[in-house]
Amino acid sequence: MSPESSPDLATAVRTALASAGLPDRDPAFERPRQREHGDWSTNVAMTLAKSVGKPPRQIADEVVAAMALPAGVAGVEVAGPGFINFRLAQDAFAGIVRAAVAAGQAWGRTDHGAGRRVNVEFVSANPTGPIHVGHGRQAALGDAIAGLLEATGAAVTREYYFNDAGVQMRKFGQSVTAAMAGEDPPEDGYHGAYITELADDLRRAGVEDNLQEAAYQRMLERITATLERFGVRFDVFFGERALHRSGALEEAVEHLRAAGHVYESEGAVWLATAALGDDKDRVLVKADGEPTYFAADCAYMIDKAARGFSDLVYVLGSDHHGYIGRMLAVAEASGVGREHVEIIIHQFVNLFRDQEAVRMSKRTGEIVTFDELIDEVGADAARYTLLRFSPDTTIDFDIAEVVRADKDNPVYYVQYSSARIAGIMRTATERGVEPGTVDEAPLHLLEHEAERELVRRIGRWPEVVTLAADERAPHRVARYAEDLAEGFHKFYTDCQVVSDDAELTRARYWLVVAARQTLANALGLLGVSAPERM
RNA sequence: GCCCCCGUAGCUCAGGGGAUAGAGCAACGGUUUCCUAAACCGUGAGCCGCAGGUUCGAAUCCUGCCGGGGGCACCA
Repeated sequence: MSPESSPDLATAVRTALASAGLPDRDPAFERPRQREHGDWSTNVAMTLAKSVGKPPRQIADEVVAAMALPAGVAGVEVAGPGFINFRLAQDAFAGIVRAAVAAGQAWGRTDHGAGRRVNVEFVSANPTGPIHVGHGRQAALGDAIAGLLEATGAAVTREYYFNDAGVQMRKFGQSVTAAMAGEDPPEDGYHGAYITELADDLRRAGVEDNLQEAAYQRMLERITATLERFGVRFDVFFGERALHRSGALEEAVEHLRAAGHVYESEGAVWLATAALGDDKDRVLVKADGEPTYFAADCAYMIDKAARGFSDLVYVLGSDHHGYIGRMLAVAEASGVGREHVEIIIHQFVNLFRDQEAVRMSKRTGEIVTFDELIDEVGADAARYTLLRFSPDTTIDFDIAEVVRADKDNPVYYVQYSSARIAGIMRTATERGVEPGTVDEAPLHLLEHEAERELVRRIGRWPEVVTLAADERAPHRVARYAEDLAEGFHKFYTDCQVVSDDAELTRARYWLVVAARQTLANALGLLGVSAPERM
């Protein structure tokens, strides 16, 4: 990997391989962990050692001897078992600052996903109750993944699928109806305090007809409002009922039958998914003639593909991991294509308060809703905490810990760097600094180790975006933001930006602008604000 | 029984086949006439769950085992 803002090391190495009479090879580059090892490193010599029959260090020496240093590279050396390490020249550092400033909001964006039309479906909680922290994780994750895909040039639609037909909706309607009549909900109905709240709402609004419909609309509004407050907005809310009404379910079954994957057994209609990698076959239409939820899933996938999406991404909780096999089977059976369907599974969130587990149960009503959680910890802290861990990690979310708005919480560490930058900008304005343009700025004056390290970290941003997008791993953005903030705080401690030295002030001013832009872009992808003051 | 995720410092977690495995918190010590000390600097702390395998090289890939969490429907 070698980002556009870096010198063309790959070509230099390949040319050197050729003139040293060594076999051609596309060299892999990496960022050395240790700073002494330079800015970029390649292991080509080691990978060639066996086939060439020479020790890796000797090969590395030959490559280096035959190499013409590309522009922007100050030095190259052989180290360790045979690494070839490159050190960037000062003008490369200036180039990074200029690139970041010039690109602005687009800094870090690429076009390697251009032309793709991606549907990202997430949250998709049924509107029979308020969403909880698990949905919150999915909201944060799905939105961030969507944003990352957009950063690769893809056109993304954020979609929310919900069940507005069927048994659960009926039970929900009955529960609210009972509450309005002052009665207890049915035994197998919904019980939480929100049901009586909802009933009160509807009574105040004078709703009398079609209570079930009104209740679920109201619930969906509440969920939407919660997500909105969390900074997550959907392009499409898709109700299952539309599939029933349009006849899409029957069409889907016939479509799959025509493709030769449907059979009947024991009075039911089955989809032969086992032959396509699923654990077992699945029922589409029950013996009583009712289509299953799975049939709707099939119709829905076909509908999405028909809407012109090239890629269908599903973000689901780990309890849905069993869906992977059947959904990919549907993708293949329906002709959508399994390579166009991607299922991202995330682990659960356990809620604690001072190390004590908070029980979440819709039945008992002892549920901490996501709304309440945001009330307590704030949208930024909640979102950041839910995003800084890998989707594969179970999160133990301790409310008391996250709400503690002190140094304990990394979100403040990152946001504080934003506030400090804003402070510098205010000072620069007050003292009448005239920064000129970044192109004229004397960036060669940025020689302090803290300055160079900050530039290095800024320069890594495009790689981070690409990697995070390709791995669907927003936590890499969060971890990077912490790294960048650290680089900034060290710079801030060591280097006074606004000083009597007008030239140095200009150079540092633009470095800070580059840092601010990078930080803003990273926090923007995470949906976390970059405050001007704290 | 089968499937998925996890196991790395006292705690919570990063770690894209590479070089001396990192960060935050917690503990201890230091830094402010100067753009916000929600910061910075320093100290201690590790058979990367265990055992094999692949590789020039494994925390990372493969297999098995142990431990923790979750899932298996003609429910939605």
